[in-house]
Amino acid sequence: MSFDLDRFLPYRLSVAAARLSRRFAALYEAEAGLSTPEWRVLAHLAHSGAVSVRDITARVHLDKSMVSRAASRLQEAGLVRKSGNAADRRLVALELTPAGRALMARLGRIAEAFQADLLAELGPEAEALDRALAKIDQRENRD
Amino acid sequence: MSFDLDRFLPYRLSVAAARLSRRFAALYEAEAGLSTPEWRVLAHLAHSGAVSVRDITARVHLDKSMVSRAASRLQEAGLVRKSGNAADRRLVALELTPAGRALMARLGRIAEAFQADLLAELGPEAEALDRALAKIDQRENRD
DNA sequence: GCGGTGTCATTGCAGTTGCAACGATTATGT
DNA sequence: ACATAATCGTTGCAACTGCAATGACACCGC
Repeated sequence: MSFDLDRFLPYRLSVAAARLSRRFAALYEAEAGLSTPEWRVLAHLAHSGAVSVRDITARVHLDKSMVSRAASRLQEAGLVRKSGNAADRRLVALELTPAGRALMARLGRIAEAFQADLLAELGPEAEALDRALAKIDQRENRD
Repeated sequence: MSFDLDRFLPYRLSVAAARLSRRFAALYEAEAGLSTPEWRVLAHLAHSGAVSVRDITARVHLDKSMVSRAASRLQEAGLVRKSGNAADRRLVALELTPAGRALMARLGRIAEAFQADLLAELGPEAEALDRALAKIDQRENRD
């Protein structure tokens, strides 16, 4: 009876995150047929104008190959525009099309509702969870 | 500028969990060459005697195919024993071998140290994180 | 200017994952 | 008692992931 997995934080965090993500993924899958990498790229683009693959990779915790492929799929779907950067031609400039913006408006509302629901459920712990995640993030980033 | 992914809890939880898990995974990979499913199965077996694949599947948030394969690999490595159940011959009885118990003793200490470190870093938020995860777990389980 | 080094995005590839199908066994209803 | 349905663990398979290699381009020192 030495080690109890159910009291091990990294494990519990993983499980909670996986379940929550899966439940939310069902929503954007139903609404727009998006995969998780696609959702993340789209969501990030909604918040920050035209941006390179590398910028997204750095912020969204996704391998650059995944960002690249997600961006291609989003382009095929007409949600994202990929254009070259004039100043540095290695870079790609990603940005939402009007259709992409329209979709993100809908998805944004869905996400907000999902989050509001979650926050209500968490109640007073929500603030602390926020701070704890910030600390973990900060810790994992110093390398 | 409506939706900010960096303020979206499911996303932040995912990222934090992924980073933490990866850092810890490096430890048991180095110590014993285990994959994540293998680690989870082993850790669960350490805490609960002889048990079927289904039991682990239910508790450890892993598909039964993964539990099955992980158990097979652990058996090949001599860490786990797989025997049939007399009462219900569909079931398999999984339990640690002495070598498995010895390994888990070492890994348990490593895990405790990892967790202690994390808790120290989190400070007062640790309690609240614990409660928040419990609530999420509870919510995701009612279906 | 030019060679070497570094960075960017894409692609190939092997390993892993999740789902569905399967054979074996047990439970259920009548 | 028997047929049907449900459950268990394994396996096949397609999709996804992460890493490494590649090719295009930019920066740096000289």
